[in-house]
Amino acid sequence: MSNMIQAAKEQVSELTRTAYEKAAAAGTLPGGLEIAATVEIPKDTRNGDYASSFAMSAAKPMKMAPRAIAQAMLEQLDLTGSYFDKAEIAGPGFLNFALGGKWYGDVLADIEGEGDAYGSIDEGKGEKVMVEFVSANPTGTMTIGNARGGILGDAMASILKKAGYNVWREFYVNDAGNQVEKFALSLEVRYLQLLRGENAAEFPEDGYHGDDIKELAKVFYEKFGDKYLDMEPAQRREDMKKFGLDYNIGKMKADLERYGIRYDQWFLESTLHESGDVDETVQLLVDAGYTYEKDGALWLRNTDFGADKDEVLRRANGFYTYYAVDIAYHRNKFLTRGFDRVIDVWGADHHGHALRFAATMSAPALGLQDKKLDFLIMQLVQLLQDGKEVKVSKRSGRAITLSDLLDEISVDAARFSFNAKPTSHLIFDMDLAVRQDSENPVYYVQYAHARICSLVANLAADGIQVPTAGHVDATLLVTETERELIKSMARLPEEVRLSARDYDPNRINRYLSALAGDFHRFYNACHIKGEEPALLAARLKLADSVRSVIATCLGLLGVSAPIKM
RNA sequence: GCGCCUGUAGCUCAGGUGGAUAGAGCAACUGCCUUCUAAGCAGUAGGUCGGGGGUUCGAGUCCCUCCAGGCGUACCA
Repeated sequence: MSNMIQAAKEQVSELTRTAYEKAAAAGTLPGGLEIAATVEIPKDTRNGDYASSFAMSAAKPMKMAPRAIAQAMLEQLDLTGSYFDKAEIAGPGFLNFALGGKWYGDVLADIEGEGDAYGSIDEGKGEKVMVEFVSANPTGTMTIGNARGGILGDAMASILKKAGYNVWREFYVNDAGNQVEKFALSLEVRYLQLLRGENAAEFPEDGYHGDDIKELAKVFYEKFGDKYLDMEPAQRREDMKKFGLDYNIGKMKADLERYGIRYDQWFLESTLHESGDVDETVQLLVDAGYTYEKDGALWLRNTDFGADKDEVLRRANGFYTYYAVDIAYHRNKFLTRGFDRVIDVWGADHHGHALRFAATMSAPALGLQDKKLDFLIMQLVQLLQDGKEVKVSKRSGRAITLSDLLDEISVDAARFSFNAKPTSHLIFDMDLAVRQDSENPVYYVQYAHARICSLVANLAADGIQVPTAGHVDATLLVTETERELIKSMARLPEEVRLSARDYDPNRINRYLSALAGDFHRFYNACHIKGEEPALLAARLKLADSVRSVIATCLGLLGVSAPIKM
């Protein structure tokens, strides 16, 4: 586990610090000052590979011109044995450092040594973290929004694991409560209508109108026939509920598996009711004096904890609200199962809930004040069809489902393009998706991988194998495209760290696109086959390292790395 | 009304702790396949960083304010 970028940065800090101390000792600079300088990577490589702002930060305390300070430091700078073979003063007083061959060789050796684990860091230190995502209602099929949540959550989980966290993927199944009763009722009516005609029973206004319920009723009928026609309604609904939930949950599992998404646990809400966790949690809130009764309902005084409104915990009809259950659920996550951190991936239509729930978390009696609950809020997916926006609604039954999406585009394309930055409004144009194939960025990345595989196979056919890093002279890799490529590969550990820190899995997409671009440029600029053996070996090693890094990153996103295209 | 998110090239977006001439991809235009995959490369064009103030050596980045869009503000989840 190493980070060659970090190593180089630290070396620049050390070199400048030492140079300053020497200059102070020599009397060319005022001594004894603590200078807070930054080391950065200049946008333009003409400004070196690394730049220190030391002289500029020191200008004020030293009461000297930045360039004069830089000059005094440069005179004392000793690059012997370092990663750098050149340093110079530029612009307003930057000290610019240029990397030498040793650093490039070390990066290649690093990638070889770590293999698939390359890019792994220990930022998480084994912290136990749960990523809860999708958690769609089992009352219907999953929408395109669930596709985004699934892809985003799964990629985030993989990245967190790469960053050193102990990751747990969870799907919360709302298999209890109000909406499940409505689901059972809707199913029952469809069943009766199926057997006795449309007018046999009136469909509830607030029921689930989608065709999927009709289909489900048909499936139920095919299995049980008219056996349930004259059954006692309460029992009938109960059995239908169980059947419908099992069926839909199985379908959700299958749909998500098509995307390569698997969970460690499908957590059933009903278990929280059965175990008494919900009763206990609500009682806890009552005992702590956080509640009051109004209009026959039990309310949580959430405004006391900074929320903009109070919440109903138990309805007048006796049912607990999702809110009460959610509190019990999070106590289960943190207190019963001992997660250090929980990340809930939610759509933007839940951000109000996220805010209010954060307030509830601070209520002392719950014992969750110091627990880390984070929300990964993603913007909603806008669906375009015939150039017009399609409003999706589960209730009305108008929705493009998650599995429909895969009928239009490949898993790879879906996983890459739906792993967009969470804060961006994702516009999905159905008409475009069909012909999106050749212009989708995922192919640009996969093509780089396939190209390298083909190249390696070609050379292998000529009896030339990819050399080990120890047999490669990296000082031969001196052109711009070769060095940029190595620098890009060296960035992965840092990209993983930032991606995990910011909960921004799309950072890996951007990284991959950039890396693939660096490779394609290298490939066009540099020949491999037919070059002098030493140069051929170095470039082949370079290309094969890129192949490995691309495959690793595509794996993080759940996208395949094809050998041939 | 109040709250959260967003606003950078025609489109989709990069631009960590403020740094050098604001960058990619797509679309447009011009070139490059008798040697490793042209799903590629090179180049051209495209910008009042939503508007206006402020902070300082320096602001796309920080602060204030206004404007526009999405979402929320249920005894739905």
